Amino acid sequence: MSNHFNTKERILHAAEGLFAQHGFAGTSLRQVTSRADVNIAAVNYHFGSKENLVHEVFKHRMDQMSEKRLASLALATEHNSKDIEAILLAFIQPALALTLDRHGASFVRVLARAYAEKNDGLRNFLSENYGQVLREFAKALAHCLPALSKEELYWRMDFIAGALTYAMADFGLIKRQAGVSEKVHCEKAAQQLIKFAQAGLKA
Amino acid sequence: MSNHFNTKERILHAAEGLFAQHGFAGTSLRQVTSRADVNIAAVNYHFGSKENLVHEVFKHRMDQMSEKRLASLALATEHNSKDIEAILLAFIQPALALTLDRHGASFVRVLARAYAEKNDGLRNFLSENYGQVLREFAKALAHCLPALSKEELYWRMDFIAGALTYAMADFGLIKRQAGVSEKVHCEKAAQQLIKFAQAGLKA
DNA sequence: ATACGATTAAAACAAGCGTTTAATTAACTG
DNA sequence: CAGTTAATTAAACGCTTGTTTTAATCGTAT
Repeated sequence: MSNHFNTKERILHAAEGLFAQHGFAGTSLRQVTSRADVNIAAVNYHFGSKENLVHEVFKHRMDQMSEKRLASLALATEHNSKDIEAILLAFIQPALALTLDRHGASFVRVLARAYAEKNDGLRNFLSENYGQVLREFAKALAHCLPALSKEELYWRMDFIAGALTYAMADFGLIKRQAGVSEKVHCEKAAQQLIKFAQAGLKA
Repeated sequence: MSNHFNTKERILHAAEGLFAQHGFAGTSLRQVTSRADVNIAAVNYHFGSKENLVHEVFKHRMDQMSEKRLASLALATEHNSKDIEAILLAFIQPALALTLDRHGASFVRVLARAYAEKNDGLRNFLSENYGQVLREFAKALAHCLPALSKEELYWRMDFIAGALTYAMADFGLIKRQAGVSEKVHCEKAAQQLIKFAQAGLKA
């Protein structure tokens, strides 16, 4: 039984927030253990190294998100396998939903950061575990858009992934209004992105 | 007259490459000065601090790109102010063109990384100095799409910026084929993105 | 040539880094 | 209860960090 208040979990939780805020290299283990209120040696005891800690932070959330995506995809294609909107929602919703979770919101930026870390083993780690999920979605979308070449579909999925990452991390011109709750903002983002992506895919 | 082989330029050049490869926090000044083949103290002499060096690296390329973008935009709207494709090209081309330059290609990843670094100092620096460029494009696009609300337009521009960043940094499923030159790959990316973005904007 | 400001150089600074050690406590097991 | 393993702690390890200091060097104008 997992105890949310044991040392290992507290380290993971603190690391997630700090990695999102200051990056991997920019976050020291002393910052992590200080926030987690554990001894500095606990990181190397439980995770072996800082690099391993980074991997664990990823696995924790990525597995969660990938599961949700695949489950939603299966559900979406069960009755009507040609509903683009439903497929896009299955892809987008689990990602954006993370922004609603106080801890997930941190992870979103950790994720965006991971894409920017081009050379590390981190990227291979990601594409190995995460690539299959993307390929499942590619298959589903290809079924909806038989006229689209595989190459074009891949380009457009990359564009959608980029737009999603950007939107999740609150990078651009759009800023959440003061009077709008985070939940509403997230729903609006999903709705806007689906509309945009659907049109782009059909182009 | 600027000498491309003086100390300051060599530091900027080396820093650009290393920041792209290892991030800002992940790059040490000693790595930079070693690659630039200058003394470690030269950084603080010429730039004052590491943070200032980061800013200078940005200014160097961003000014270049912003100028090109605005010039292309002016040209695009001169004769036909409602040509969405031309406006998108004016926005996308100067960014993707960077990937053709050996040094610019580094900057592309520096830029992507900057978005991922939630670092507020850097983000404010960026939005203060280059927000105006985005607003110019928003104005031009709004003129083409009078039915689109300002909010929707901003959302979609964010999506396009995200897709562009993603495409530039080679993040996603699409990998440049072995037989395809970088120039051709870049042109294909621009063409694909314009088609996708245009449809999305008109949705 | 001499003097002067701008630049470079070598060396050291304190502070922080990831990691390790060794000792101590906590939690099970027979 | 004794014995053993797991977990936590404080302290220190060697090393790297950004920055500063002090001295040497360069280029130029008097």
